[in-house]
Amino acid sequence: MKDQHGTITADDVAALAGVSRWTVNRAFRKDASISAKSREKVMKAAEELSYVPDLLATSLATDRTNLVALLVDDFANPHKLVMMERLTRILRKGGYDTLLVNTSNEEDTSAALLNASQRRVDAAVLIGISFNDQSLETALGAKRVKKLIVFARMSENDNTISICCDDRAAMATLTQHVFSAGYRNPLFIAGPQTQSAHLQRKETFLSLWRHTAGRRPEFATVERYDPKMAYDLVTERFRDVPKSKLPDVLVCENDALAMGAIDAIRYEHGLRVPEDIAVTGFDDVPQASSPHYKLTSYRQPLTDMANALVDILEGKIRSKKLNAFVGNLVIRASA
Amino acid sequence: MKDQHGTITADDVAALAGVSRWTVNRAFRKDASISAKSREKVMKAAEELSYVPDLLATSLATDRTNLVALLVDDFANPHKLVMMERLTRILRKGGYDTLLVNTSNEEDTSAALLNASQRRVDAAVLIGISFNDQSLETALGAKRVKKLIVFARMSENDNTISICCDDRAAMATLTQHVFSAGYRNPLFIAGPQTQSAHLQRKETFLSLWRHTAGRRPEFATVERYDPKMAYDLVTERFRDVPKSKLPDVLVCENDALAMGAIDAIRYEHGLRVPEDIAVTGFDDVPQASSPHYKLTSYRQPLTDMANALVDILEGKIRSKKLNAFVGNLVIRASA
DNA sequence: TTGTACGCGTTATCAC
DNA sequence: GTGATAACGCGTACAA
Repeated sequence: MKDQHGTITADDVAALAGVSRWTVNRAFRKDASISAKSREKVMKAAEELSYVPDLLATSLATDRTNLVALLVDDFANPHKLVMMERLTRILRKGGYDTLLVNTSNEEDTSAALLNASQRRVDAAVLIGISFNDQSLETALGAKRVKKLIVFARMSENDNTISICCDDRAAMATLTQHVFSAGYRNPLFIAGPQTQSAHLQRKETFLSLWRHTAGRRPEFATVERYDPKMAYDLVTERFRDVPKSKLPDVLVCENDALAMGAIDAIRYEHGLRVPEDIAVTGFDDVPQASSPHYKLTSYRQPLTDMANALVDILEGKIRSKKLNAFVGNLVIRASA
Repeated sequence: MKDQHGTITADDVAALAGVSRWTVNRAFRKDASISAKSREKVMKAAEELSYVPDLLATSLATDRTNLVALLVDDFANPHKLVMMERLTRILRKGGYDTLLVNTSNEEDTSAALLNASQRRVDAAVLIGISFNDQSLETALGAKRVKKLIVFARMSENDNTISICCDDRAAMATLTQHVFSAGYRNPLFIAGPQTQSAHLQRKETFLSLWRHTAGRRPEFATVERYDPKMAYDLVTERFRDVPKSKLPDVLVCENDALAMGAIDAIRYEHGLRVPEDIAVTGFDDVPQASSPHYKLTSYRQPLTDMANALVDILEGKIRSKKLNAFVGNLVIRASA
């Protein structure tokens, strides 16, 4: 009659199997030293009672939750969906569950973060950009977040591990493609550039292009990685600009921006992509392959990156290679 | 020196504040009876040690986790992103954290579900379709998932609470609009129709249209709510069909399908939307408003629905109104 | 208002 | 290989 909450515990199984609670426990650990006979008895009893070990109690006793907080601040970018799918799937394969923390509302961010940390997550993974460093300090300050990982983005915070692809290599490939295709007057469209966890694509492209074409290209930035922002930017910036003065290619920091840019080129300015203005993106989101966008983009090796994340969680840190993942350019009709 | 793991516990705070552990505890509960002076002392000490109550231990002691599992099986639909954002935000406001469970991989589904249940989630919320009923039984079978909630979809499983909008009312509005706009030869494009948790849009539309126009329209189904599926369907189905035999409007079960359909109409068949074939969707995803799609769609009151979810979790069940949420038709250029 | 047993379900560690 | 003690950090119930 131990189960006051209707919960079946190891004690119940032990009683039914005629062994001690600790033997029941051993039966559920693959490495434990236990006789095959005992294990069988236990498993049979467990099956009968449909017992499963309680992860809450386990976590409390081991100080390991197998829980990872995923911090997402930007739900306007379809790539987030892709990353979330990949990460949850691979984390699960590695034995981890995922706590989804929505940090898009500044107001709730620290509360959400704190809450996650109070659950003793084994790590917090950042999939976004606009984290004020203060929030991070809060999370780390409580010493409850054991690891802070920035995913798909560089971080300059020393308390942070970042897993991302080599922006330099990626942009080199992209630049090479754009230049080879004959474009000579690019405009780079970037997202916010003020965070300590950021992308290096803009700086890299500017410098690479200068090296290649001998001229430093222009760039423009928007406040968020939202297609609508890019749409408005392109709409405004190209208004009343004579066609000869327009860039011949828009190199966008990611697909979200690229898609907004394409729509503006077509629907606001009545121009063609790529004939009048070409466009490139980054991430290769599912929509990029639609016949409407046919977006030339760069695909990050998300699976490898997610696996690296699991390795980090397991403590098999191959430290230095983590910022050097290499993806591949997906060439479509947009550039 | 209690903190073997480097963790600060209530005992530490108690020692510093010169009170008992239980007084520390009370200071953190807003309803507790404690003197203002004691509370102040405690809070000061807590601040100094940067102590926060451990939710793991709390959950274990109270049998309440304030944790909700969000089961998602379909990451190809951008509406999932919208729902996830809304739900996580509002759940957090209600004091709940969200466990994101990816059930898109059949193989891992039961494992993920089991794992979530082992964490004693207060509820599991389904945001998807292809849950085999067996998985659900597994989750409920362990008696660890206290509540099983189907969100934005009807459920015929009695052990389930479903929160969704009134498909009948919604489709009535939509039907009315389509008919009024002069369309007379619709084709309904639906997703999979075999699950016990499903949408009633197809049946409703067919019957409503029959009532209105006197003829039962045709319909077609695809295996998943993936734009690509709709794209292929429309591509194949309309191939070599004389223009006069084509439907004049495609009523799609959701925006994901509608967007795929629009692309196929334009890029495979070279037809115009809405002049040659009009299209309607459902969900009003962000992309629906892009100048490319200008999709006429129906927006569900997600915020209200999410709030209802919180109410259910809190036990304030207003039981019967839960399937009768009413949204609004967003009329754009596509139909 | 404040302090004391005892329990939540598990695991680490040591004895047998 | 198996059983027992202590501990994980907190909440409930009751006594002071």
